[in-house]
Amino acid sequence: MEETTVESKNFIEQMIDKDLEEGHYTHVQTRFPPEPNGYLHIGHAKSILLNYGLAQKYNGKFNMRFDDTNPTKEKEEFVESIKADIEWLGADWEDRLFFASDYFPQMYEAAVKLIKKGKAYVCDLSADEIREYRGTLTEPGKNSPYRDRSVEENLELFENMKNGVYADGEKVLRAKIDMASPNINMRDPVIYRVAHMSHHRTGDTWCIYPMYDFAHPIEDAIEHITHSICTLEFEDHRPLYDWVVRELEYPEPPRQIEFAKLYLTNVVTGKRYIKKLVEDGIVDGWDDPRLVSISALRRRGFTPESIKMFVDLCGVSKSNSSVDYAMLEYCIREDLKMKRPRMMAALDPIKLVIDNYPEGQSEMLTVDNNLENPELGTRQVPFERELYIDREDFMIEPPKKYFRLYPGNEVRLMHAYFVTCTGYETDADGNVTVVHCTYDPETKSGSGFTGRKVKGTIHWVPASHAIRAEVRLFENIVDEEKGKLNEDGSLNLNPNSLTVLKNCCLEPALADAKAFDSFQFVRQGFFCVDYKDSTPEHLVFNRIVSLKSSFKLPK
RNA sequence: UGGGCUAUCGCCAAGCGGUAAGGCACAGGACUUUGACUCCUGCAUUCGUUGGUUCGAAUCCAACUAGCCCAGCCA
Repeated sequence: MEETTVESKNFIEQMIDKDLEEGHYTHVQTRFPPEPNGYLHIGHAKSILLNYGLAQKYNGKFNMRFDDTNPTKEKEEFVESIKADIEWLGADWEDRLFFASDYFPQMYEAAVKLIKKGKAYVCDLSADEIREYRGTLTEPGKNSPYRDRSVEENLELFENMKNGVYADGEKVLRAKIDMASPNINMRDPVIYRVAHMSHHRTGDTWCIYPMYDFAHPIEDAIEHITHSICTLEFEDHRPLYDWVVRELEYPEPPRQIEFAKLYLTNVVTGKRYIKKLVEDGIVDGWDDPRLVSISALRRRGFTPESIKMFVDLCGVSKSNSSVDYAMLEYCIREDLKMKRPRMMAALDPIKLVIDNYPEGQSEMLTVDNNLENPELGTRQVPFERELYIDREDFMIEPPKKYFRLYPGNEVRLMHAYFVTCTGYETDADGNVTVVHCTYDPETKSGSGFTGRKVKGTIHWVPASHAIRAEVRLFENIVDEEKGKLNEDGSLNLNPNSLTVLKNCCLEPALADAKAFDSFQFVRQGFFCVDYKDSTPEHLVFNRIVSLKSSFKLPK
């Protein structure tokens, strides 16, 4: 019997199916609506790929929209970085790039419409007074004394607001709903405020700006969005969202659906905290590889495919959860393992001398770039008498089950020959400086030699051709405590978040590495050439993720 | 007696009245020119708790309990 895997649909897809079946909508249109007030992080990737994926799955459309209704926080710089990150992720908005600010005229008209319907009024209460009148979580609010102004008066006042007659905070436009509602969002929410401030796109055209709760449903309706997907904290706003589209009488009004944000263990995702790390100079920018912003992940060497895989694996639900960081690492390992060359490197080099290999002799070995994927071709690696191997591949006194080099033991030099350790040299402090061995010419890789087997295979780099590079090992900037704050509001920083290894010895082929190129260093993990710091003379590799290792040295 | 939402393995997560999918992690084993990969094997008699309905409940009902969100002229 063939196993048929029935892919289960997430709850949003189930809702869409139902909407389609019941004829609420005849098409599907989603959107990603960030406010351009910071950089995108892994959490946003979930929203982007979810919205984009849904549009694809249902043969619908995906819109890109900047929700730029509050000029005090927004900047063009963020617009550009957000666009770049989304493009990199592969979410294609085609020709549908929108700005909420482009809808300011429609929003103004919508407000006028509400006023005419007697559903909105201009309120003179100060911000503090509005708060007092709003009541509390357990007590109802009370009506504003300005609640019953006539339509004509409201119309005039609102026009004055638009025309700059009033100072910031002097007047607001409020929806007339219910001051006694148990849902605080329905207690006559402010829908327009006065702000004499230049907007990054509309300049000084406007001095009144719509609030999110009013603007968002309108933006969605204008773009014919069917499913407006947002995060859980907006659940309480849904009644207001529905109120707006109903009162404005949009045909086929959009529907808001909420899902749980993606949290990662061991990681800070809060914009505020990342911002603080950046501003305090603890990290070197929004794309510091110790962060999980999209740009940081890109610089670290994550691929769009790996992030897509990760988001898919996490699933979509309404329960607050924190995904294990190991899952992200699994995804990038999975994505890279078959498609990147596997190179040799000695991160902490120690010299290996093959005493029976003739001095001055060398040979060029043709080795597979990836033993499991022949499509990646081969490369040449010179083999010679003196090599570098990794310090941890040699031990004077090996613990049990150590398969690598130690006096008397034979191992395979990957892609080359078997060598047997014959001795070693140390410096005055007892540190090993040189390891000696002999090789067996019969055992050349690919020669078909089957005379005997070895338990260990180690990697190596030809000493006279090795290129030197800097390798950085990154951990997350935040410690065990899951990105939680200390009582004093500070973050638990990880003291091991960055380890810099200078003078690592790499294969000569790596000299041609370019920014963003990624490789697997045999048994050391996956690395990416740092696009910021690398120059032809000075290669810098960031570790993407290390391999799983089932042999840990005893302490 | 404010409102809304959520509770299924260490972490995600299917399940939608018929007797607990899957992935990550972890642990064994096989294989191995990477202690990787791959391949086997193991990993919830139980679904926050307690009752109830039913031949039968993670799924329905009730009451509890815990966690998250809401009192911006932020989004």
